[in-house]
Amino acid sequence: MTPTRRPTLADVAREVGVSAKTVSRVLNEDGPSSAETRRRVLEAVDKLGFQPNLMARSIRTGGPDTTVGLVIPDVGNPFFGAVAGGIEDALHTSGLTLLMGSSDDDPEREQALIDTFLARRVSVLMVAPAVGAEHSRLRPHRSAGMPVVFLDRPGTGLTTDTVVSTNRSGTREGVAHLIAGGHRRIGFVGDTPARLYTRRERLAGYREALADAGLPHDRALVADAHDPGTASEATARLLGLADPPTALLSGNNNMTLGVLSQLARGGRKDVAVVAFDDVPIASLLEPALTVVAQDPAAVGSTAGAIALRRLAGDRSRARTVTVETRLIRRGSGELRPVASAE
Amino acid sequence: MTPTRRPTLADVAREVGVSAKTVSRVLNEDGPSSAETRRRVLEAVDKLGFQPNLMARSIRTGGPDTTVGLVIPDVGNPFFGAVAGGIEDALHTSGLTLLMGSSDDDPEREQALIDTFLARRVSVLMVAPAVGAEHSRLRPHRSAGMPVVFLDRPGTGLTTDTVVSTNRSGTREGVAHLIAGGHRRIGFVGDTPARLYTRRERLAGYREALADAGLPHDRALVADAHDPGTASEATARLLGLADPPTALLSGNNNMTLGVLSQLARGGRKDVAVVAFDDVPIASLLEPALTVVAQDPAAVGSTAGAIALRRLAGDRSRARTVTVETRLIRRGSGELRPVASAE
DNA sequence: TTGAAAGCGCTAACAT
DNA sequence: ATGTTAGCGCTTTCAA
Repeated sequence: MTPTRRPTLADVAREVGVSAKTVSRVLNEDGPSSAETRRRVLEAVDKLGFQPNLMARSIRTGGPDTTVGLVIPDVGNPFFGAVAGGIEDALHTSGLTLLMGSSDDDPEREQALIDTFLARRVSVLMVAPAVGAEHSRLRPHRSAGMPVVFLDRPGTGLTTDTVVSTNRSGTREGVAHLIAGGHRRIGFVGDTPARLYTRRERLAGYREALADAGLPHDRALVADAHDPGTASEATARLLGLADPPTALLSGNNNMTLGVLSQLARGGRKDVAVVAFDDVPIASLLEPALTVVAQDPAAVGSTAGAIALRRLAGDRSRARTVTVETRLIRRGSGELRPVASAE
Repeated sequence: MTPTRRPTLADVAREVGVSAKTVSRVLNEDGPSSAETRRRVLEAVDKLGFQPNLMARSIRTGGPDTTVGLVIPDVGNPFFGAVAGGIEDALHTSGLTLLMGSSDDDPEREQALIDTFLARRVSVLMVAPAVGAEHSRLRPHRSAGMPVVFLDRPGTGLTTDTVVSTNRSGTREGVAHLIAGGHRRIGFVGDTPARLYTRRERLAGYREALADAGLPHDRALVADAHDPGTASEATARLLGLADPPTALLSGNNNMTLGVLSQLARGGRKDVAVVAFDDVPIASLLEPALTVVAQDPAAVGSTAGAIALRRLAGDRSRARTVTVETRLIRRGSGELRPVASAE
């Protein structure tokens, strides 16, 4: 069975015995058309299984596509899933469709995806940048009227609207919470280098909290990891120090997984934990997990709203919007430090 | 500042002083071109920030796009994120780009997304169908050579390649595990109607396991829910029965969240649980959660491989591939039933 | 090695 | 209410 050619406007027109333009009119509810014609056209469309070629239309109208392109580093991460959901909510009434692709945090794949979207003339481009990516190539497109929004992390080489969480102050609050509980040696398990920006900000918040309390900053208490496994190792290392931390701040949900696994393995219910980023069953853990929760849906909907304003003609200068994090006290952050060498 | 028009092939050609065709040749490495010409063309491309309009190209070449369209019910669900990751892995070397959109399990949004993809002439369409969706409209496109693959759930009105988990036998194994532990009254908390197919299959597996063991099927032990909140309520209701279950089978990860919350709230560590679908920190719960794990990455990569074979010309008849689930015993399923009315 | 003309499927602009 | 012509940005075909 040889593949059948897909029907075109002309095919439908021929079937009905009218001109292509008439079919076009019916389908787009453009000019007037008699009820009879409309009926017959729609019938033929149905019969032939005609799907208008939107690419041909776009080319002719010159206007942008009705899609919004989103590039995220990792589809598997629920954080970005929730961000995408927020964007869709914001776009819902506008008739725009969100299309997304995953860069796997690789600058080249990110660039390829961006090119794919640009080549398809998306009406908006949203990017959660991969580490090391460069975005100055987007400048002409932005000038051509395509809104560009960075999410979760700022872009590089392009000044445009950006939506990020309050990484710094959120972490600061989380660490302050631990300090208020009497902890003086607090470990930081952050990711690297995969998410340089968020890590940097969160680490800065950690340091600020220590400084606020007049506590020394001991670099030995700052550990790097890039997935749950290495986060586990890092945790083990921290707890094995001569003067170990009595509390830990984990830098994101993957780190949290590793940190908690290691604590469970060691039966260390005495170590307080505050996690950056909420996890679904945090409240079911024992002790329940205290978190600095981000609001990914709000990040997404904020970005969506900004994009719609830009499309509506807003030409004001680029802004960076921060979405508030929220400390949720569930228990793991309230553990008191156990007797330590005084 | 008025938006600047995006540069076209002709603009580049004018800039260099050659014909459009020459630029096209250089960019597509089509015919021959002198090194000098190539250099100057690439320079101009860079200078003008030219991005070829892929829609115009597609229109002329008539061939399909280099993208694969994926429609999933819920971006926020890590299961589908992992499926998407698996697809990307399979596609990685083929030069195809995965674009996805979320239907929110709404047949209309699903249809709109499918239309969006069809109108853009994706080379492959993959769909995890929303409940109540109908897919016979895809038939002509499949005939026109576009592979269509259903994921996680079969489609309706179209016979085509389908990749699903072993929902039935997996659940059967999970329930058998509980029965082997001595449980005779086992509750089932399933979702409805959002995912009719998977629910039906899993419920069937539950019944089969009961029948295998010669246990009666008590409809009072089967509860419906559609999110964690209602799953909690359903759990409370089951446990409040005169002759309550001593073990529960939760039908998917959202149900699991509700079931476990309710058990935690009631301090019911005596109720055994087996969950369909793994959750990230299952091993950190107390008791650690026994699950029937799906392999979403394998679902995705299998679908990707099938699609590539179809694109390569495989015209064999449509197949349904099942991806094995795996019972992971972590503890919650090994709890022995406590003294019950004998 | 390069160019000119035609045409992909569709719609804007102007008929009729 | 409907049709004709031209042209969007690109590539195919055929010449040069």
